[in-house]
Amino acid sequence: MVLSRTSQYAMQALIYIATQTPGEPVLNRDIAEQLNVPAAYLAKILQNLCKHGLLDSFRGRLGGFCLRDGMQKSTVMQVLQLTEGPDFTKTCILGLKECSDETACPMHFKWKPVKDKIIAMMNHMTLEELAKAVQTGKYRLADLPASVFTHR
Amino acid sequence: MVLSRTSQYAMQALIYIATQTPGEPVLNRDIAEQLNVPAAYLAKILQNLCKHGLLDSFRGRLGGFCLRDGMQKSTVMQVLQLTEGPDFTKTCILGLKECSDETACPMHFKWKPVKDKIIAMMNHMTLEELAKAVQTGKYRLADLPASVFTHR
DNA sequence: TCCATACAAGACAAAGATGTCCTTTGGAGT
DNA sequence: ACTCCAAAGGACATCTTTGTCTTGTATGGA
Repeated sequence: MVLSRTSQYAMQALIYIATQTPGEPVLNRDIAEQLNVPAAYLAKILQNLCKHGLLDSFRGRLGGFCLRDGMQKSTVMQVLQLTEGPDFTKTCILGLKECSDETACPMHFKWKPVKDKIIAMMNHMTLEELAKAVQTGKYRLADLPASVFTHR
Repeated sequence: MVLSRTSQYAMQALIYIATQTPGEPVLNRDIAEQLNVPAAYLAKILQNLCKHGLLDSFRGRLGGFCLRDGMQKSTVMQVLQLTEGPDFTKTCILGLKECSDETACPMHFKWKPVKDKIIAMMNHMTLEELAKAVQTGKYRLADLPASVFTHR
């Protein structure tokens, strides 16, 4: 039902980067602070996204991370295949190693159309779209700071 | 996308028990063997299902586990709320603590209808139904034994 | 009463995910 | 060249999940 923290952080970070000026590197430190996420851990995740070609990284002054050219069009599915593994949509809901239309678990045919809806949604949503949604100000990428509640 | 092993084992075991003669206790050992699942671990899971009233357990000779009266009508949702936690359908896909129609993450309104489909499916499927599906012989509850492949 | 049996329960072990720390490497400006 | 700075990368710590083992407790039958 839920994604791993790693996937959640990756999605949040990518959307955040996509909201920033293209071509201007964004600091890991700034992303971590904005998203309220552990910086060192996030760094590993971004590193991995670089290796897979979604991001470019630059060291030293003026360093940071940018979306690689064209990657604003990346879909949620493409991101999650990197963070959750390429077959994350293909696993049986009951955990069977072999579960297909030919040899199925008892939930297979009820689960399949639902799964297809999930896949369709993930294939449809792009980083660009999600970033635009955030830029309208109607949607949040991170939790509200605790100060909102302690404020008096 | 995927359930915890604990949930998978719980579902498999419950469906298996539901395929057996009602009122006749089923041995943990037999369930574990049929499902090819670690027996000691499965025992803890069944114990937990007992505590939550889904199963009855009996010790000693003629002991084992039975579905408690009426629990053949339990839904997948009811089971998973025990094994995954009561709010497992309510968490934000991006991991935000607060994410509702009023204050949403950028995926919220695309994810929600899909999530509702998942919930509807889980609310609709019962152990009884799933057990009947298995009893037709068209569906499998566990992986095929390795011997199928090594056989010559 | 005694024994075999099967679940209950707690301690412990292994593995994976998550998170932290520190050193190294490379790039930009002086 | 030198100095900062930020990512790269490895070691390590912590937590959760999954899995194992051992002992206790209840039950039914000889």
